[in-house]
Amino acid sequence: MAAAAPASDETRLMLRAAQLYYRLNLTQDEVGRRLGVSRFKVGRLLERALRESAVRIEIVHPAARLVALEDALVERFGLGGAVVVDVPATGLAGDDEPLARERVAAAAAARLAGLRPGGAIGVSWGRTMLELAAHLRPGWTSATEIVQLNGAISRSARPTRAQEVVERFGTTTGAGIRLMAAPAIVGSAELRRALEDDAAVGETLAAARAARTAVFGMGVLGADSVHVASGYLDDVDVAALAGAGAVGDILGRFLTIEGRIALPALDARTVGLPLEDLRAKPLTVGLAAGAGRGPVALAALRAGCLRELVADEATAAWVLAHG
Amino acid sequence: MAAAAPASDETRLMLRAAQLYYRLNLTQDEVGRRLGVSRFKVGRLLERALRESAVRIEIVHPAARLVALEDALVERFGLGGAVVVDVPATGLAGDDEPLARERVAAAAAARLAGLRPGGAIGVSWGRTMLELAAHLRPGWTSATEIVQLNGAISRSARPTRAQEVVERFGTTTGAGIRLMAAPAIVGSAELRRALEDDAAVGETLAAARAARTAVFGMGVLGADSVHVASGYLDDVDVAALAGAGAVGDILGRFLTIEGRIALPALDARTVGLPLEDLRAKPLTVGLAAGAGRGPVALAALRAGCLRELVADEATAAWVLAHG
DNA sequence: CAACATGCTGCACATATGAGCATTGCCTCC
DNA sequence: GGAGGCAATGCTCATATGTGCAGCATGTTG
Repeated sequence: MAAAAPASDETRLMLRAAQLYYRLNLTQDEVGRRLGVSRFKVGRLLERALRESAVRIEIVHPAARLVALEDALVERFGLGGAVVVDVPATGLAGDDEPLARERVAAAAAARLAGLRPGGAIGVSWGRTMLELAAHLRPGWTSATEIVQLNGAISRSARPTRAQEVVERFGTTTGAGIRLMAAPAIVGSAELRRALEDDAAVGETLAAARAARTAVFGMGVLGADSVHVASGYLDDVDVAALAGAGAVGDILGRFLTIEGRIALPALDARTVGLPLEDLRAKPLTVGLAAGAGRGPVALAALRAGCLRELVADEATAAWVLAHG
Repeated sequence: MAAAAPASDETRLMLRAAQLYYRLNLTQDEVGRRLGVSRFKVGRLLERALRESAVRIEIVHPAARLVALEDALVERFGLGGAVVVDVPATGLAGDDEPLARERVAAAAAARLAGLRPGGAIGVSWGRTMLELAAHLRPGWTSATEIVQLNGAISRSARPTRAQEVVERFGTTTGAGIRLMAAPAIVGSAELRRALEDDAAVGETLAAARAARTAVFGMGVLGADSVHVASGYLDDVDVAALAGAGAVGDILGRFLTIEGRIALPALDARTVGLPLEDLRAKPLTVGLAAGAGRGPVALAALRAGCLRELVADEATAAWVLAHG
């Protein structure tokens, strides 16, 4: 009797059908005619080919992995949307961060233009937000007011340029602006309360609470943190935060990787929109750019503070790997 | 201004659509709903993805390359069908030929059973044909008569076993048999004519001419040729054939790679069905197994003597590369 | 500024495909 | 030899997809 064929007739028929259907783009009916079988059989052969992975369909576009990360983020964390950008390596060690910020900021500007949030928009400050502000195109949306979400008056030699962020948002939309005339973090909870009772700060805070949209960056806890550089945090605070498991901040509020306030005592000294108010907003857009932002992005996601995330590929991959 | 995005929004949309459609198997309508575009646009995005090769569909089954070779042979040479088998390497140098013969013979037996030729079937002889005969299953078709197509009486110590081939064809189909009682090649054209005028040979030849189906193997010109081993050809003949560019034979008739009779004088001494009668048959099945069969297979194809080809992968690839 | 070219969109309609089901033929186990 | 699965086939009908075309927006040129 005949030796067992390496590939049965049925399998060959399947492969031939796959060739005709997928390569030559014949209809199942035409394939059937040419192979002398019914179109139903062709359909079943193709189904089998797919099931047995004799035919592989893959998406090979270089940007596909980014899109896959976006989808995974949206799926995993129930987001409204996510944008993941790739950052061409500069080749210079450790110098990819400015480029990542630039890419993420540009993508965020485009995303915001697509979302076209109306009414009042709350914004934070920081390097990434400054870059975002620089990428906004005039008329990108028709917001009525831009509100600073957290305290920003620098007390160090190095200014935060927080005001520039708000101004640029305002000039590109034709909206009025509202600054938060207070430091990001003050010496005591009592002082914070006193500031918030002051009309200038209090009214901005109320407006921040009322804004339906918030846009903010994420900071890492470390030597190059803007809060350290701006003099809001001293070595004792940083050590305490590190001890409490803080990984970074949003709106000046430091979170553990679980998404909880790391040091409630410090949080009580922080001027600006509280996390629960941020969580309540229908649209919150967070930007995470640069190595090391993974943990704080994950914290913000777990805290429920993000509806939209714009991040570089490394950050997105880290979040998905660890979240 | 925003830096040129690495992938435009439209491209991302395309990739997202491709992901949803090809990976998650959503319908175009569902993809459209989820992406906020019409199903028509989804269709066009997918079309573009295919056109720009952002999505690659490949047939990865190990036997797919064989099927591709078959299709290419059919296409290139206008065949009715082709079967290409793969031959697992034995690991023993130079010893793959018996295995190749076995595989090709088994495949040819299956193919013949699929074709179910009726009426009279003409057959040649040789090692591959003997193997084929051994693989025929009883009742594989309902032929009425099996006719030997060319002379086969051995004049050397080593028998050709040509009769076994015809007998096995006969017993598996219940058909009567008709042998050609003559040597394959005789000393002169006159003797050949005289033999053909003899009733025994002449009637078989007439039957061979009348048969609608012919099945034959292909021989290579060389030291291990059956014609040399069987004593039909001497060194002078072999040298003359080589000088005339002969690459091998079908039905004892030697061809150049262009598919023409290599030595008309020798052909006139060859007893059996002439090539033009073979060419005229509606169904001709040729078997080519083993290294070095490429040239003669190509010659037979160019001679117009093949409607169906059964070959091993190496032979098929050689033919396609050189034809 | 009009007039035209161009490309993108969504529609109606024709075609292609998939799902469920009845039928067939085949094999097994009495 | 016959009854009962069991897988494979082809059918009908609902759904999904492709095609040609008209409408609309945008940009371009005289």
